[in-house]
Amino acid sequence: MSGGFKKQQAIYEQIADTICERILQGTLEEDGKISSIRETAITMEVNPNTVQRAYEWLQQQEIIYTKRGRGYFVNSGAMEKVKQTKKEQLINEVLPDFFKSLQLLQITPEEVLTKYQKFLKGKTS
Amino acid sequence: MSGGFKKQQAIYEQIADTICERILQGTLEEDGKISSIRETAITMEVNPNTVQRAYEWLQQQEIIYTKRGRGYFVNSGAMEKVKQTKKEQLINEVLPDFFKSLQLLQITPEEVLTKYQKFLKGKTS
Amino acid sequence: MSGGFKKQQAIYEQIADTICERILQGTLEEDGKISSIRETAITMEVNPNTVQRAYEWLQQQEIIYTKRGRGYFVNSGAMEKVKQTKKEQLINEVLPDFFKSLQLLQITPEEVLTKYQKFLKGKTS
Amino acid sequence: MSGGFKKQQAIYEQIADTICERILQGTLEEDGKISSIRETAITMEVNPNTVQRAYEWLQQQEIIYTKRGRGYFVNSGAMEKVKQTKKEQLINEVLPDFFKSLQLLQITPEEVLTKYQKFLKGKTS
DNA sequence: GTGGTCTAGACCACC
DNA sequence: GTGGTCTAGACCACA
Repeated sequence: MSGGFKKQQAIYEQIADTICERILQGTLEEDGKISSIRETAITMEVNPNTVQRAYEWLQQQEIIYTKRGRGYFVNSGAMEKVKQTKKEQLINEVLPDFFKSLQLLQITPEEVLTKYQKFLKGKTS
Repeated sequence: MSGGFKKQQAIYEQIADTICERILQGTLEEDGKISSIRETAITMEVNPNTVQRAYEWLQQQEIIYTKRGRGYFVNSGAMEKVKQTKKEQLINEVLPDFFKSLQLLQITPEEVLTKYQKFLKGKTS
Repeated sequence: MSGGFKKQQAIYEQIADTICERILQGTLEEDGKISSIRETAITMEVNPNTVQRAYEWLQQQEIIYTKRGRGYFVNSGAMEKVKQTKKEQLINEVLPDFFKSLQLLQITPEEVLTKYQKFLKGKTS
Repeated sequence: MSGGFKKQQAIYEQIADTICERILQGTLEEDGKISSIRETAITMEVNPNTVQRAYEWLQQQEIIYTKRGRGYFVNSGAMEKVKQTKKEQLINEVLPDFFKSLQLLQITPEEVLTKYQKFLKGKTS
């Protein structure tokens, strides 16, 4: 039983995503230290092993690096790297679905553009 | 343990969504019969009760209706109803996230528009 | 076998009705908590799922609302809502049968009125 | 499990009720023959034993009588008898509930009277 | 503790 | 065959 349904995104991926977002936002600066595995585990109410896995993954992606005994740090160039990765992901995975929806729901790009300009104003004001 | 992370969408909601998509695509015509609870349960490898719940929800939304002993049928006007609902959902829930990403990744609307035109051509050709 | 006879009202509907009556009587106050699914299941000697279904139905009717992990609560305006619904039901379903009986049994409205005034006195005294 | 909920009225009682209604309506005349147990069983899609039980009960109430080998017949005075019985039942069982509802729903007797006059007109026209 | 969801399997009424 | 209801018991997320 329980057929071909969308599974929940793995928790370690969600943690990695959170880190990436903070790098993009500038909350985490390049070469800056990120919170320890133990800290993050407590803050996010998650098992330290899960955080460990997230950090490992980020390290493999060359987004962060580790100094033994000192902790994890944001790689120089991480922001650009993340931006590229996320951009590709958005273009290859998100956009097609998004476009498909626009088409099915008969929403014009103009309509969306208007919304976007309103969105930008809302953020500025 | 396991903090404030995204929950998996309920299976019965995913089933309901599938039906809605098929209505939008025209795969399910108005006043046409949709597959029985038991059939769907088997093809989707899910418990009949779960399908029942999905159909019940769709019925409450006035998207489908039931004839006892005969089955479930697509309501007339269902397509318009679904289109409206999904449109609102996209505008209120999907777009803000999408716009936030565009901003973070510094992608211009023009870039997206170009992709969309390519997408449309790809479908046409 | 067993022809076109009256079906038993579904248990979950009877539970919902009980809740509605208590709201009308003022036993359940607006914004007040109602007994939990499990509690009700035990006191009414019914499966929790059946109570769940009753509560879900009441929620869809906007008579009660839920706070996750805290319980179900009576909606503000529930009493008025219930009163309206029950009034319509009485007028459309109960009255015609009642009138038909009066006619068949040749009971005059005056006779009933007298009984009603006695009934009111009985309650007052 | 399954607590103190209203049970379905016994089928034999529903059959007896049907007979009574027909007597009241004049469909079944006094001293007239009523359809045989076997006939009724087929028409009502019910087991003959159930019909037998209904007829027995009506006989005990002195509403019908039996002539061996000929069938069941409506008793003279049956209409008056039924009328009395039903009247008492309506006054003792139905009216109190009905009055309770009127009170809870704050419906005035005048309102009901108006409805009744409309009901009578609807039947006459 | 709460509600929310799911599974497994049962019985009923309708067609 | 269909849908409609109910039971029994399980697991999850939230507080």
